[in-house]
Amino acid sequence: MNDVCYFTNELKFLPIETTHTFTLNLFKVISQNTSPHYYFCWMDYLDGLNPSQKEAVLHVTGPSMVIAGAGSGKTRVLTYKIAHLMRKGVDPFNILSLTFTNKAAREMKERVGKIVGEGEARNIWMGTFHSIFARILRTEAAKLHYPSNFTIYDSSDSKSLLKAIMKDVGVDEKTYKVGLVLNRISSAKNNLLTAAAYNNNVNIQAEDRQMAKPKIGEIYKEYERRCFKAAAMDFDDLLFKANVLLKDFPEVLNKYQHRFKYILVDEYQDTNFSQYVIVKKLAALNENVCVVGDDAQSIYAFRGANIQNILNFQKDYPDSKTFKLEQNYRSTKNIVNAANHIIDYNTEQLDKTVWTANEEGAKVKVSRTLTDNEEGNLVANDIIDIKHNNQVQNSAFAILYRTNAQSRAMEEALRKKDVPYRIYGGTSFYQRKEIKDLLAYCRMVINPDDDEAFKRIINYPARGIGKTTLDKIAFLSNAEDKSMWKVISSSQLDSLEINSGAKNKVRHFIEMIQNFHILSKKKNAHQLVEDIAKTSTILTDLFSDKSPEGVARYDNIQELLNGIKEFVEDDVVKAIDIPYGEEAPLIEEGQEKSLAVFLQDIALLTDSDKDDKTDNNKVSLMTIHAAKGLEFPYVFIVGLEENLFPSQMSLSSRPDLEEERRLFYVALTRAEKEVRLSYAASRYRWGNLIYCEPSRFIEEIDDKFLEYTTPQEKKKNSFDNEQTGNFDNQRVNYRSTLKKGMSKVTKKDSKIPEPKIIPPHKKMVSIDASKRPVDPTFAASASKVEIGLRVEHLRFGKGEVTNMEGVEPDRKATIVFDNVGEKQLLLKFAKLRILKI
DNA sequence: GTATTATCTAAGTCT
DNA sequence: TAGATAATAC
Repeated sequence: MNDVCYFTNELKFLPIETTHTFTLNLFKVISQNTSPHYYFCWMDYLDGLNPSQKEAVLHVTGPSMVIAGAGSGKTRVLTYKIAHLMRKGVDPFNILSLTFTNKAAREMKERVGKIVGEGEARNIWMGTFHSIFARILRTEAAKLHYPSNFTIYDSSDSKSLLKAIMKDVGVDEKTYKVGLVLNRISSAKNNLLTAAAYNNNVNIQAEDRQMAKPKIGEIYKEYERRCFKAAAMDFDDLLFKANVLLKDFPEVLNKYQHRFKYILVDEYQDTNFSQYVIVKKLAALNENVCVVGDDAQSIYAFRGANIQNILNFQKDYPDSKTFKLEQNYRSTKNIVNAANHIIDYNTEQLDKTVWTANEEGAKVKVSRTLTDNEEGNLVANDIIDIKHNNQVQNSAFAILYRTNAQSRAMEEALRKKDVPYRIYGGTSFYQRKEIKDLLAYCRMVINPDDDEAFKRIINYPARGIGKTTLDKIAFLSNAEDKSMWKVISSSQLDSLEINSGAKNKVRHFIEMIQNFHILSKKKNAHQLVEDIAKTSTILTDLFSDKSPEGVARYDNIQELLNGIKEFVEDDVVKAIDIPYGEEAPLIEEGQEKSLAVFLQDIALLTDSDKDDKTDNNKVSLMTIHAAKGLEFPYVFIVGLEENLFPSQMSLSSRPDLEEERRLFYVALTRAEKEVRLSYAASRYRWGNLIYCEPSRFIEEIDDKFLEYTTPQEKKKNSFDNEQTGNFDNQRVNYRSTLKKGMSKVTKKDSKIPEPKIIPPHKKMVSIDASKRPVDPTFAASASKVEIGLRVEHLRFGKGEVTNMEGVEPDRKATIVFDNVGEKQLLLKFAKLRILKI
């Protein structure tokens, strides 16, 4: 039995029924020669694992690390490990499992539930670092002098606050870019540096002075203060303050050390220092900690993730066991090998060999198009073709890109061809202005000290409280170190030097918010928010706007209301499903569906956490970052151009470039059956047309894994050796930090060429859009196409025009192509070249 | 104090 | 191109 049941793509099973140690499974066996057949069998729940997976699962006591190659069944190991712990008698309350998204947590909980029983699985603490520690912080808030209903500022709140501070401090917004300042503060927090520590740190101060931004420390200090007075924490605070809690309050540390006897961390390669310290502290008592990760998939260095955490792990726990999962169950041989080949260009990596027993599979197709829009058409057509030829669903496809801005061209093409799709990430629903406005009212009801929410709604919809009044309130608020709400709702309002008209308007506003607050005790979240939308006149305001944007905004508000209604009515779906009970005293009986809980849930919702319950059969569009941990039969990686992927900003340092390459590795390894790469020769960026060169990553894949579907651009020697070797002195040498038992670092093979760095003078040229050049070959004007002419189409090849119908601009040509037969093409879209007869 | 228009600048990835 | 901000008129 054991020999047969290792999982391959050909062998799928469904658990039917579970007893204490055995599971009845339904197997579907697919082989090439016979038709699929089914059989039942009882098996021990561990029989579904291969030897190395099993070894990792069976290791129960003491620290362990699992280095898991892409598609090697990492989630499976985590799931079975948790199930195994529970089978061994561990109380689910004592298990803490930290995942990368809440959705991953939910799914894993479900799977554990299938093995050990749902009721039991419910009690596991499972979620993202941010959501788990937000929950713990709410419980322990008083110790940090925060109320338990504190607000979580998202990055736009943080930026708006920083802008206000920078104005007050008197620094120029052009030199001090908000994004940069926020990044500095963020990375300080992720390295557990308070504003005071930041200002006392000689190196940091020197760095800031060198950047000609010596006042960042001062801004940080003020930012810290204003967040506190608004009873708000930003994303990084959730981890930072969790650290403060565990450091300054031994009794709290003790409590959670006893609570979390077993700790599991997924995607360990993407944890930052702050997260690393949290895990280390919590695990210090029992040392039953299991981390799972893959250094080759580390793609979050930009937000402080530190690959050193994996190495530190072995230093901290010299007795820890390391397990390696190297068999890939997801992808074809061709994909696995192509990905391995790419990642070999990186100098920084742990030694492991990912392999697969799966079939050889198709080659990776590479296509070039003239423009970004055409790239969209190409992908859309390919999807239609593959769907047709292989009888697969829309959900089998993913289009992955480096930047969110690239989604536009893809969307347009898919829409034009009626292919249903869903975009993950991007400007998410909750970031839209109208949604943020309405939610700001909600935030004020839950936490009136929330200054960012206050600023947003004090005069929206317009109620005659202008800049002058607001400035005076803000001034007093800062001078007295009180929230703006505290300033106006106290007797201090009388002493404010504003005219009586404005004062009355402010009083009216206070009354309105207070009324909402009273209502919040009586009504459920949906009724309350509906009332807020009406009373605040947001609803009528948007309704009267009949422009397409206005209508869309109104619809969005309705959608939000529907969402809240669903939240209230649905008793199953909860974004953060960790045990309530004594840990969450703020949620009183009957309050599980309150507005407060809704706000808590959405603040930390990842885009992929939101399930589209109505229709899941859609093509997925997302950034590669968002695709982490996911898999799809067919993956399109688009925009493979220098300066886009790899990103222009990564070109000046080797570690950054290597992170881009890991990102490409992640993209490739999402695919089960087929990967298609594409790049455009030109694309619009900032409203300008720019010319692009194919990404170095395409060249880095050996030709034996590739198939070019369009004529390959002639090989350029442009970025030859001139700049290679630049980074050699920056190379991070892991070997010195390695302990025995650790995997060896691959010595870079001398045969493998150095990554080629594009010289600065090869930067993209942008030209005026009005001077956009017309491609000489494929831009025949539609009017010249006539019946009887021989034409050439980029994708379909050569053919003869047999019929014309319709009037401009919807003129259609029927063309019989030599290879693909008859097609009807809209001339305004089809780029045809007329062939000389 | 508010609404409209002109000008600027930005988009790298995410909790 | 589009959203955010500054300048202008009302």
